[in-house]
This record gives sequence, structure tokens and C-alpha cells, in this order.
Amino acid sequence: MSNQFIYSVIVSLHKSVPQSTFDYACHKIQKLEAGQIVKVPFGKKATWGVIEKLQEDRKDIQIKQIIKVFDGYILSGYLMRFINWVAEWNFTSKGSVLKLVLSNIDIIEKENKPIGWIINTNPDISKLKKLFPNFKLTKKRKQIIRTLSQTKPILTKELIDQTGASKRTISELEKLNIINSMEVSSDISLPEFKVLRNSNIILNNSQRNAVEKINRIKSNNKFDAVLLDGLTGSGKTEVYFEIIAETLKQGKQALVLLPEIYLSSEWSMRFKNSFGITPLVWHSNLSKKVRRETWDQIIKGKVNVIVGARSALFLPFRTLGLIVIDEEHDHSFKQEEGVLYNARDMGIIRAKIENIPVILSTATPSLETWQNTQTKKFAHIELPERIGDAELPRVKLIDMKGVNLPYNKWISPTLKDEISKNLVNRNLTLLFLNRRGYAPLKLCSSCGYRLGCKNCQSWLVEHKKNNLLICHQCGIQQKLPEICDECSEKETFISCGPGVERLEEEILDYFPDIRIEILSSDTIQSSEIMNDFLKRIRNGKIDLIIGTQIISKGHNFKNLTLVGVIDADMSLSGGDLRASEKAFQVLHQVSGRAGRENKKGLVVIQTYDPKNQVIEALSKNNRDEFLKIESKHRKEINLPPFGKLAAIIISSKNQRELEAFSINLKKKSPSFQNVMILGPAPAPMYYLRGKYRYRFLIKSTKEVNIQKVIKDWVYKIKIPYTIKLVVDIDPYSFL
DNA sequence: AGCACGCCGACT
DNA sequence: GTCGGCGTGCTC
Repeated sequence: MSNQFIYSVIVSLHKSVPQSTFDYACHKIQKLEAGQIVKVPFGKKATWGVIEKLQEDRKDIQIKQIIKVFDGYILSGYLMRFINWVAEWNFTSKGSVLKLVLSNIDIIEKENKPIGWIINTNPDISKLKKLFPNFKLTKKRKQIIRTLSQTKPILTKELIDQTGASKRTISELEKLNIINSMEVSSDISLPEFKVLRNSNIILNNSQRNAVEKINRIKSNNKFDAVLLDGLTGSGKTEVYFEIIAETLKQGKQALVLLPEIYLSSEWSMRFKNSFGITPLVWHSNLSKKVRRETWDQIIKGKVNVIVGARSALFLPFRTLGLIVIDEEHDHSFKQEEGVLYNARDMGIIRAKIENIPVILSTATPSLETWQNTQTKKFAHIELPERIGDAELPRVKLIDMKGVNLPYNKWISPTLKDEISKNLVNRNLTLLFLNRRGYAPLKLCSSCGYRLGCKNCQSWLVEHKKNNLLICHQCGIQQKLPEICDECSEKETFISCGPGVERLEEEILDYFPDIRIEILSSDTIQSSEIMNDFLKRIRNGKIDLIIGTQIISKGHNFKNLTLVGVIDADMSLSGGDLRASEKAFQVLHQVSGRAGRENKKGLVVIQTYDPKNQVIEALSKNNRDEFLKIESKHRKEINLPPFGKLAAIIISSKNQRELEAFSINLKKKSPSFQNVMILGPAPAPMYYLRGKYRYRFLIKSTKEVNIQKVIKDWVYKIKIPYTIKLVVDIDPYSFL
């Protein structure tokens, strides 16, 4: 009849567009498959989409034409299922998940021709000197020239890998007109990814045991989850490197998820050390070009190991054979902005869909994972010993109730003593205080007025480094006022409580000549800065580190023998269900930094509540005890992982309308036996970024399909355009 | 999210 | 008269 096929297409759209599947027509000459990437008109603009299926039933509306089909770019059936799954589970549109997959790339659009290098002059090196009198033939340059003396153009990445030269050196040679770049047609395939395991790395018994066990599980060729559980320094990474090697041998791709971007370069170095090749890195800060090239190579199945942050989970792998989730317990895996999802959980789901094994690696398992090992859903593989017989650190608890500290000082005499001893021995000290800035609160000494954020319900934090008051909720910055708004007194503001900057002041008071470095998200803003910092540590250029939780992840500081936890109680209060869990993980990880490489470490924990179960478990180095206590507690109140939890957050600039809507929503809320609906309550941050917010909490038992309950409830109510409604499945942040 | 359309007030 | 504010609704 007609010469057109109609397809339903998932269009890559922002999550606020509620519907994202639309019908488009395409001429019958070209039969399209599910998963093919296409360009389609949408409203006034064009976007990308992916074919969902052939649409049999015609709709009585104007149908637009598919603009372009990208041949050879096809999302696997697994990935299509994954997109669906993620959208359903996390209460968002398929289009917004597809957006994560296509990762904003104007991909493929510009026919993606990689750049290759060829030599321009006669590669006879002796003649070069005559041709270019100013030319210095450095080692790296020589290597590049030698490498390029072959006939074929060599890709940039490859050239760097083979010669160890930098991009800079390459472009210098280009400027000298010695080498030239050219586009390489994309069907020149990359060389075989050679696995050159470094044979110097020798695994100890328990590591070898673990590798064997995991490989046995892996040989089932189906989904299986494994908790790789070992102390900091027990060599978990080398264990899963072995499994990656096994995966590569089978010609499959491996994905490694890390909680933070800045961990990836250290990780890559380790990988290179072991495999002799750099893995591809993926995170949201990559340049457009790198992003495009990487994505392109992955979808074509040319890359075998990818390491990345959350977003790497949505890469279009062709033959994924293994997922590793490193530092599984880390709360950064929960994406808190845009599409809300938990990359750890979605990673497990992707493994399930792709029918491949997933390894969760950590020293302090999350309760979810722990519970899954208790019920035998996950295999549990332990690495009991620290490499090189490094001993566990001694833990000293200091009951601060019995300590008389001078005004505005936070370091107990005991800790001060230990720092002093450690400095004499020329070892590294780390002080942990999870508070950025100088002081968490500024108040007027004459009338008691506290400086708060005008957009949020939080106090402004004093930052002395740049002399500003900053709201840690919305990020707004302002100068310190001279006059108090409330009582009009002049210069009466005083700083209240400690932050890392203030702690530095105190330390410099006691030890004026030492080299201190503050590590917080304010000072570590890129992986370059972090690398530079790590280098200075390795070279012994730093005596003492003051850090927030940013230092609790993944870094090995060789000389570190003393860790001081300034305020262990602070992180325990917070009113959120995972506060103690997080506190334990952070404190345990921080403690794990102390004493490696045959140096015994000491951890000093300052607390006002030494009887607290978390502190007690920590001081006894008894992780399982903590997990038991916390599990029992969660079970009693039926919270995750024993029950399900979801939040609905509604927000609007219009307070009255929001209130009316929240009452309406409550009125229509369903009542089931196993479902409890709490709220509406003003969200803990009732007024945030200029919007008012209410929150509902939905608690249910494990068997309930909580998504369906919410869907049947919320989707039947018309939501005014002025109100934004977001569902957060298994919320971590309660702000 | 964009963007259009439409309804209202206030200007050269 | 028309320019521009933003409240409302749609995108195959």
C-alpha cells in the first residue's frame, strides 16, 4: 500500500519531557532494526533516537520522516533492555536514559575519522640535523620518528602508548614539519589488544585462592555476583585484574566502575603497570573529541577495558564479559542529580541482563551487599591478610568528655603528643575532619544572629582561603558583612566550630614549621591537582594532611603511620538512615590508611560518645560486629535492605500551590497493607535554590512492587506545570 | 527542556 | 495600535 514503514523511536530527550517514544516513517527500501541509531526531527529541532520496533498500528496523526540512519551503529538488544529497565525502575523516561547512552555526543554525526601520524621527511635521522639546524633529537623524538618509519599511519593514542611520548612532543614535531597528521579511514582496525601481564606480580595464597574461586564462578558463563571482600591493602585489585585478563582472553570487554573520576588516573597507572597498556577512561569531564572517539571504539567492539565513573555504565558495549564495581559501598555511586539512579545497583542489573558476572570489591561492604551474601545471593570471597604482613593499626579511643580543651581548640593533648612523635620520626600524619572551610557557622556575638543562606535553610560556611561565606547546599557565595543585619552592631561576627582550614591554624600554632596540605573538594578540583598532590606525598614533601572524606578513598600513602579522627561523632548524627553506615565506612577506610609497608600504624579517635556502637566496633576493628548490629537495627524498622524505600519530592516556586497539590496528592494516596506512606512533610531543606519542597516517603516490604504502587498513584493525578515531581528510589540523600 | 501561542498591561 | 511579560501546553 504505502511505501513507508512506521517505526516507534525512543527519542533522546531531557527527563522533564514525560513521553519519549514517538512514531516516525522511513522508506521501505531500508528495513530498520531495533537498536539502530537515527536522527529525527523533534519539535523545531532535530535529535537522535533509537529504533524501538516496527509499528504495526498506524496512528491518525501527522508522521514525520526519519532524517538519517547511522549505519553500523546499533545498540545491542541487551542495552535496549537495560535502557527500559533503568527507566522503569528509576521512574524516568526511556528518552532520558537513552540520553545517557548517547552521552550528549553529536556522535557519529561528523563522520568520525581518527587522526593518524606519518613521517614527513626521510626518516634518516642523521640528515634531519642538517635540515633543521635548531633541532634537538631528544630520546622521545627519536622514538616517535623510529616508530613512524613504518609505512602505515599510526593513531595518536597508539603512538603515545608505543613511545611513551606526550601529545606535546608529537605536536612539536608536527610544527617542525617532521611528521604529519592525516585522517585515517575508520575501517583501519586498531591493533589487537595484547595482554602482557607483568610477570613480576606474584599473588599470595589467598589471592590465588580468590582468583581460582572467581574464575570457577565465571566459567558458568552466566550472571553471578561476587563480593570480593578484603581489608585495605589486601590486594583486591590484583585479584580482579586476573579476572579481567581472563575476560580479555575470551575476547570480551570488561568494565570497571570507580566511585569518583579522580581515582581513575591512579587506577590506570596500576593497570598499565600490570597489563602493559593504558585502559580507556570514561567520565563526564572528557573533551568532546575524546568522548566521541572512545564511544565510537566501544560500540565497534575495538576496546576491551574501560574504567570509569557512573556514566560508563551506559556505554554501548558490544560483547561485555565482566563488570567490576570497585569500592562498592561508596555512596558516590548514587547519582543525585538529573536522572536519579544507583550505579552499583544498575551495574548489577546490567550484568544480569547481559548474563555475565559482576564483582563488587570493598573493605567495608554496604548493608545491601552484605545481606545478599548472607542469603547466598552473592558469593562471598574474602582476602584475610594484608600484603607483606603489614599489621592492622592500633586504635586509641579518646573520650573527649574528660578532656579540657582551650577555647576554640579541637585537638586533644594525647593526639597532639602523637603528632609530635610522628613528626620527629619523619612519618606522615593524617587528620580527618569532615568539614570543609574554616568554620561551619558564623554568628553575631552581640545578638546571637546566625548567618544563613537566603535560598536554602542552611548556615553559611566561612571559607578563609578566599574570604567568603559559602552555602554548601546551593553553592551561593557572599562577602562577610561588616554590620549585623539584626542588631546593627559593627564587626561582631565570630566563627563557630571547626573546619579543615581552622584545624590547620591550630596545628600551625603548635608546630609552626611543618608542611601541611588541606585536602577537600575545595582544594582538589581536578585529577591533575590530585596527582600533583600524590606526587608530593610520595616525594616526602608533606608532613601532615588535613582532609575531609575525600581522602578516605583508594589512595595509598606509603609513609602514613598516624591517623587522627577529630570528631568521630559528627558524621554519626545526620538523621539519615545510612548515617552510621557511612560513618563507619569512612572511619574504617580512613583508619585503613594508617600503617602499610611494614610500619605499624596508630589511629586516634576523638569522641564524646565512646559507648556508641559504631565507635566501639571501630575501636575493636570489628567490622562484622558493626554490620550485625546495623542489620538488626534496620530489620527491626523494616528499612533497606530489609524493606523498600522511595521518596517523592515535589517542588515549586509557588508555596501556596505546592501546598494545595501536596494535600491533593495525599488524599489520593493508596492504602495497602504492606505500604506505608509518610508525608507530606516539608523537606529537610524546605527552601532550596529558590524553590519550596515537600517530601513523601514510601516504605514497603520487600515483595511489594513499589514502582507500580507509585505509578498507579501519581500518574493518575494531573500535575500542574508549575510543580515539579521527582521520584527517588531508595534515596540516600535526605536533603 | 525548548518553543509557540495567547492573553494582558504599558509604551514609542 | 504593537511590544513583551509569563502561564499553559505540545513535541510523532
